[in-house]
Amino acid sequence: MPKTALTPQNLDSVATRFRILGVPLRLQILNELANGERTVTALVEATGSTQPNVSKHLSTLLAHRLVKREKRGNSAYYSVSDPAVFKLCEIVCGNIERALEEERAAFSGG
Amino acid sequence: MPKTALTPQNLDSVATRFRILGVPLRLQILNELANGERTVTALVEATGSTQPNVSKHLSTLLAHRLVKREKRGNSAYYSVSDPAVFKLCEIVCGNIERALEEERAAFSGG
DNA sequence: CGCTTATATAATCATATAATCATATAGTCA
DNA sequence: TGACTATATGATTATATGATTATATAAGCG
Repeated sequence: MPKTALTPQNLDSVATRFRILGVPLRLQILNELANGERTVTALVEATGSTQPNVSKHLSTLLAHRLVKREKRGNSAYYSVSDPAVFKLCEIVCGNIERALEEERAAFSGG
Repeated sequence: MPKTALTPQNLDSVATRFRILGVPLRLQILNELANGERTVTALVEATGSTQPNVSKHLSTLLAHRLVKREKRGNSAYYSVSDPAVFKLCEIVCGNIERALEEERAAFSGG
């Protein structure tokens, strides 16, 4: 199966998805969900944000199918729908590390 | 070597980097640079945007070390500094494909 | 030195969106 | 049913930032 790459056609969708991930609180939510499903309340506590704000970001994540939602009893349980997002974060972290190293080298070395 | 993952400490940097990638024109520029170094003028033509706009986005990309810049003669040659970004785009494309497939399945099947 | 070309940058404007606040909906349990 | 808990959502505000315009800087070339 060929890997799907960036094309003029999918530029917007790809950019949109990156933008979804470009909000610290949303990453924080995803990072928390990495440990398993969580209720909104649990995420509010974990992130230190407000309930409406967390709910809103969950809606966004849900709309783009980055998370799944399951209602049980009184609570809504959210979980990551595609674990590949964490691979993304790993790569970005690697990117940043290399960029910082370059910067350091440029500062020290010339 | 352990992969660097998302942590409470690096959340902001990671989010910032995602946001940098969340702009279609910037992705378009990177996509063009995937074929090798390009001058600003070449990127202006390839993207159909204006010169100041392309220059500004290149500045942003440069500031975050997503691209390198080399001045030769009258022109500035830009190139991708860390090819791992394309891996990111591939993964995101895969994400989107799966999300769309889910959506389709949800529509048809349940 | 002007003239042209290539690139960068400052100022402004327009827009998207994150946070907040208030409120609505929905489920549980007495 | 009424009270409580959990979650969602609409309206508003504040802010960040992308696009545009005009202009500045810099390099080549006659």
